[in-house]
Amino acid sequence: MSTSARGSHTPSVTMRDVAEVAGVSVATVSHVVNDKPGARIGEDARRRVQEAVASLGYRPNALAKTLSQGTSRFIGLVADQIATTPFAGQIIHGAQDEAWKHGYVLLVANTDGNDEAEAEAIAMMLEHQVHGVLYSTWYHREVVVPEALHATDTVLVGCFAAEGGLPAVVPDEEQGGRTATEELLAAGHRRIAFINTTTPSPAQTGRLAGYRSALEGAGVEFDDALVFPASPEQGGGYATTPRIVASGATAVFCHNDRVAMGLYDGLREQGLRIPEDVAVIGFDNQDVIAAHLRPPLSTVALPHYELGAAGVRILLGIDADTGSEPRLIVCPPILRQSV
Amino acid sequence: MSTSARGSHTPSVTMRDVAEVAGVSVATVSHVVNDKPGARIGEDARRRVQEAVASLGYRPNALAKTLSQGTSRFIGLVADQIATTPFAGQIIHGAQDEAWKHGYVLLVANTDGNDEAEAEAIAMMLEHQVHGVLYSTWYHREVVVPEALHATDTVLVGCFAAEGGLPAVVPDEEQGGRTATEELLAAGHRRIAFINTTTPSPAQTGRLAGYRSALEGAGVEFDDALVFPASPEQGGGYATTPRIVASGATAVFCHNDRVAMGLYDGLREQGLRIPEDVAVIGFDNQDVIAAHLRPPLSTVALPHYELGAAGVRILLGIDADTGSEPRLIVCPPILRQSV
DNA sequence: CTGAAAGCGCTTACAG
DNA sequence: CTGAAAGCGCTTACAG
Repeated sequence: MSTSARGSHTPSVTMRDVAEVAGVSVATVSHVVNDKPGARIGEDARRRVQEAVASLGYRPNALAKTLSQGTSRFIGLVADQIATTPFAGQIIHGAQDEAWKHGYVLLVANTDGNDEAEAEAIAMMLEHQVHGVLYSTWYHREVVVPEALHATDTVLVGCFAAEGGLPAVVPDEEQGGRTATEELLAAGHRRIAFINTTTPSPAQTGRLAGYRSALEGAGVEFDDALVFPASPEQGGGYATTPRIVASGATAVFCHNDRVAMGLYDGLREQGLRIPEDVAVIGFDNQDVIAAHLRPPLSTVALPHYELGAAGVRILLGIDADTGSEPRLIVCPPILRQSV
Repeated sequence: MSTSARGSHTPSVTMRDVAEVAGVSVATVSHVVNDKPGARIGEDARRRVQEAVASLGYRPNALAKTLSQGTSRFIGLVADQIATTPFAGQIIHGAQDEAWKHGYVLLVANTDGNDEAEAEAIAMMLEHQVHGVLYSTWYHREVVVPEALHATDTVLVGCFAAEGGLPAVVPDEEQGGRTATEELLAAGHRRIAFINTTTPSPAQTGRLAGYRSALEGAGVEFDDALVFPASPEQGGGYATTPRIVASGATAVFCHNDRVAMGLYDGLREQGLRIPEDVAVIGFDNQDVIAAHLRPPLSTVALPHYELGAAGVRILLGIDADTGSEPRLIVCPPILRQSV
């Protein structure tokens, strides 16, 4: 009984076919297939329809349904970089799961930061009658929202608009910085260095603010000499090591996991052990790095999955949009063995 | 002039609206909008339509078009893990770019390896009349293809089916292993160790075969004592270091970058320098690791982007499907500084 | 409880 | 060169 011709070439069975086999009208088929609450359908007719559906292998055409209902089940996700970072995958994943949960489907487009590709992507989404779009960036920053997006509901994920006006959801950098520092404090450290990025960004200011606030909360005086600017790379962490060691810090909060990776190398060269001689905590939770360093790195996670999920919740009106301020998503600590 | 009400709530302008404004029929509008080759449209009518389109901001409804044409522009991508690995993002990226190039749009679904989610995902794709689906796994392995997939064209990406029958595209593990080994050979090494995974897989057998074939090609006798089984993790590489050193190997080919990462740690502890004392090459090109190790790791890349792109090319019939054997995608060497 | 009919926005022969 | 009309697969008042 195997009709093994490839599906797209097989004429598909329609509601009309089901109606004929079941001996009812298409309206009736529609009602039972969609289990419409208002509709009273006789037990008998209902059963015949169900049998016909099963025997014919009927599958509703979602596109036709959308057309006649005037309301689509698509959510668009336009991302500047699906590729370059492991993170973007998590955003997609979170958005997809949440969309799915509510009967929506994700349409994804990558723009590579190219304006033309972006315009095309948005046009394509609008032509597909998306319910709305998630505009996402892979690192937390300010963006200028493309004009075309004003033609549909849009929420910003991992970024925020200069002019405001659009709902946005971003990681809570300050809370993250505070959490990281508090972990160090809780382990008994008082002289805590902070290797901060030299790149101006919400991460730069937010994490620093969190660091200061945690210190203050613990009654430890902030010492400007303990914050070290460095490029947010392995090399930055490595290069900063001598000064860290000279500072007498017993613990260091690194702007991100790559910096921590460099610090590991530097510390090891000095014969210093982690965490016995100096404790270190990172930020980002870049899995491949953090989990595989020796010892495994304690860090604070960027909540990419949650960002994607929260984005669709706001888009669908499930979560209230937070007005002109972006909604902040907490960055949870991931404790391993470096503190 | 800003109609700033959100788009989805704004009744959209249809072809009929354009027709009215331009003073022509919808058929004419359709012809000019789609630039139909067969249709002779007067210069004047064409201009009026174009003006109306512009002034009304008309945007074709892709769903309606699909319905009436009976042919959709969707390609489904069902992945077992969008999230867990940085790699999956690249597959999506490659598939999306290639699909786009041919006027197709990507519908993505993540199954987390859950059969129920998978069935739902496939059903959803079929209901959306996808042209076909890409079924992808994040590491190279054999899969059993879900029954539902037989209802549409499908190509396997990064995996292959036991029963065969479905077109597949996978990384060329053997060529990759050969390439890695050849890099070491070219640097003058003769005593080359291979830390292979203990996990049975195409990667395990393929990379080993490539290693042997490169050795043979260089007239170096294969020495069983130089292949070390290890768990494909940082820990595996680290634990193997003493035996590597004892073997007198001057170069080592690691099953993957994480293993190389562990080997780095082990070598460093022994006071050995890379590549001066021992050269190392990895596999996978896990960017966060490979590019940030000290020294940066030479490796062989898994061609995820290409896998995704090749998958859609086969699906669309642009590339011929390779029959019962999977199409092999080359794994290119990425040279950094560890050889 | 069930069906006939109009409509969703487009395309496509077919006339003229 | 251009338009009237049927049709794509479904939904939804409205009758009965």
